Amino acid sequence: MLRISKKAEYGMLALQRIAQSNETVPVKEIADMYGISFDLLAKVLNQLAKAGLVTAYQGTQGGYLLAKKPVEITVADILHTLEGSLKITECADTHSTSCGCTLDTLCAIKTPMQIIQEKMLQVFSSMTLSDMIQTGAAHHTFHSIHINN
Amino acid sequence: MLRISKKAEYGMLALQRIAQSNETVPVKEIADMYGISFDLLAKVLNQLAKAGLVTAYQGTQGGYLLAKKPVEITVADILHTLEGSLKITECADTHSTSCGCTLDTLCAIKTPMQIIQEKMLQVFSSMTLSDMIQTGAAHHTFHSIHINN
DNA sequence: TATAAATACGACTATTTTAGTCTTATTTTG
DNA sequence: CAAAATAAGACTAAAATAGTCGTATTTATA
Repeated sequence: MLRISKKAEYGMLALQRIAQSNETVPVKEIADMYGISFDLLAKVLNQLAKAGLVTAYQGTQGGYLLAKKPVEITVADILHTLEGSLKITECADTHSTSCGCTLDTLCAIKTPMQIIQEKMLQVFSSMTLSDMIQTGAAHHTFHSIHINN
Repeated sequence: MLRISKKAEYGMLALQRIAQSNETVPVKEIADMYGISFDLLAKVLNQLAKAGLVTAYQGTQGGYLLAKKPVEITVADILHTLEGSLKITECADTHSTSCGCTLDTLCAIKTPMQIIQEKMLQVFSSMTLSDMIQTGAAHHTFHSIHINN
């Protein structure tokens, strides 16, 4: 179905909220704001912290702050930390010579999948948290990417 | 994990094979060629036939033929018929005003997700079966797409 | 220094999606 | 009529995703 996971969705919502605050934002606040599972969101923020997108502060008055500027956080970063892998196919792993399929010399879709893989990564990398924060994002010009060849 | 399903993979492999034949190609041949489940592949080809990408011929000497020119069949077409939906998020459904989330007036990721959705569709639409057939696909220039704004 | 409000972590369960199998029916050529 | 195909749908198995729970740790502050 080629869907983005709830974890990734929640991560994006949370990062937006955190990006717009100067003070630490606790998980509970965001979970309540969206009516989302506290536990799951906590797990998500924890992963984002480990990935260095966000900084965690424990204890009373604790919570999360962005660890980077919104321009420096791309959708690709978020997906990469929360979806695990972004490979659309075993085949698409650029660095492996084999394919995963039984007959890998015959595997006819490796190269095309690699190309698509790469273009998708460009799409994900071209949008930053900063872009996402603009409410009228639809009318905003993102850092433009040119996909060719 | 944002992966393309096996059904879609099998569909692409099968279409490549069929595209390179003048005679009908039976499911069994392709299944054997790749060591793939006959039943699953049969289901896939059946779906592709219903979607009009391929024409089915029953009976002895039956099998499948392409229903369109390879240039007219895009990866987007294939994914669309075999993955069901290509929406990366509930949010990304361009035509619905609501979002699926509880607080949809607050939903902060709808517009960005729609934009990404659209760009991904462009990527999938820019590669055709014909492109995929070129073995040296990596060095081939596809119908170029320009992603901006 | 005790308490309360946070995050950290890992095990566990439930749900949904994907993958694969099996059976029966139908079509068509020879 | 027999054999080689597709058609269709029910069913099972496996894998990924989503969500829950319990316990530990950290830290500000009253």
